[in-house]
Amino acid sequence: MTVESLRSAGLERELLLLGLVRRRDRHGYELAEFVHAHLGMFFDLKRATAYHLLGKMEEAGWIVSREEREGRRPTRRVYAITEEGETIFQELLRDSLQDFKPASFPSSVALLFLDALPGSRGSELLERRAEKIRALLSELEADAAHGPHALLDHRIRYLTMELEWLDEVREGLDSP
Amino acid sequence: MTVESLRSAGLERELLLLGLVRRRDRHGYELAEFVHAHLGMFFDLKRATAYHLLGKMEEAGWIVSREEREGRRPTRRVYAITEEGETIFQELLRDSLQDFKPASFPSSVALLFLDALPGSRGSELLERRAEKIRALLSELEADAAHGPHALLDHRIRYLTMELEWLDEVREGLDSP
DNA sequence: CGACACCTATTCAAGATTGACTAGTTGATA
DNA sequence: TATCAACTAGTCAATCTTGAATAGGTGTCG
Repeated sequence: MTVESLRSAGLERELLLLGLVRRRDRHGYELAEFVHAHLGMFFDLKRATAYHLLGKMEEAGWIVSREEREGRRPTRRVYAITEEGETIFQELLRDSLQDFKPASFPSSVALLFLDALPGSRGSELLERRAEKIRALLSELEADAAHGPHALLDHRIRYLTMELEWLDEVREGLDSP
Repeated sequence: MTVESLRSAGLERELLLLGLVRRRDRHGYELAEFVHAHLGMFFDLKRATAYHLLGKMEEAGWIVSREEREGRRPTRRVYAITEEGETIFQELLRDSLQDFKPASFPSSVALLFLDALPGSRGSELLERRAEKIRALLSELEADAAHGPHALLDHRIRYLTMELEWLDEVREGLDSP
């Protein structure tokens, strides 16, 4: 993969793994668990996908692996970043920081079909949705008490926005 | 696919296509073009994916197709919703309205690695990101002048939130 | 009317994603 | 010390996604 073709190609998962391997050598399972445990709230990266991505990145020469064994546990494939990987990382990071791709909101598909519901059932259903958002928000606000964190702040703002928007949609439904 | 297994399974694209076919019979190309032209700003559904989904839904019995031909144009596979499809649609719609799955924000991965940049390059790169968001916002605000629209409003709120968040992140970077 | 660009409609193959499976290790407890 | 649950580590097959290819039709401009 060339440096040029990296531009605006959706390589955020690769950036994530590469950046973690860059901090220190890691094996696949460890990486996947780390992302799940510490970043799972923000990013979705399944174990099998992580292995696939690591394989691809090794093939591309961004990282190299060595076999390692601790005690009598199964051998692990431990990855380390290469010089080329470091170059790619810097490239990906710059591109990714200055680029912006809007998120997509599949949950909002349903809003297109509110008119297909009998009576004014919509507002009632959306209230349950709002309740779920409020639950997520209070979890996040508890986490945020443990110190500030840009991603956590982002998520809180996002959920707050969803809630405000929903309120407005429901107002529009209730007073037609 | 059973009605039970529909709950919280990410069937928004199916809901979208099913809902459009429900409004009136449509063929694959037409559906894909409609989504691209009128909803492309909100939902990403590639042509080939639409065909795939329609095939799946037909196999599941939610829709049926007939061959149709207008003039001497290539034959089309025109889909119509079935009774079972109508049931599923109602089910999907209810579930989807009352459920909430937070969106994911791949663009924010890069923020994890701000410390890997030399100097205070970060703020500069993020300013370009902000500029892109502002450009998107002013397009949307022009569209919004043509009358209100819940999805458009959602998107405007979302981008505004991103911008506010970015400002805060950059403040944190500039005064450490 | 011939050539060329663009529109309609779908299929296909390559690649990405993930749930389920395999296979062993460790630790607790009875 | 046998058993069972939970943890570690990775692979695989089924499914999903999509860029590219196919195969025509229509319009227009000289």
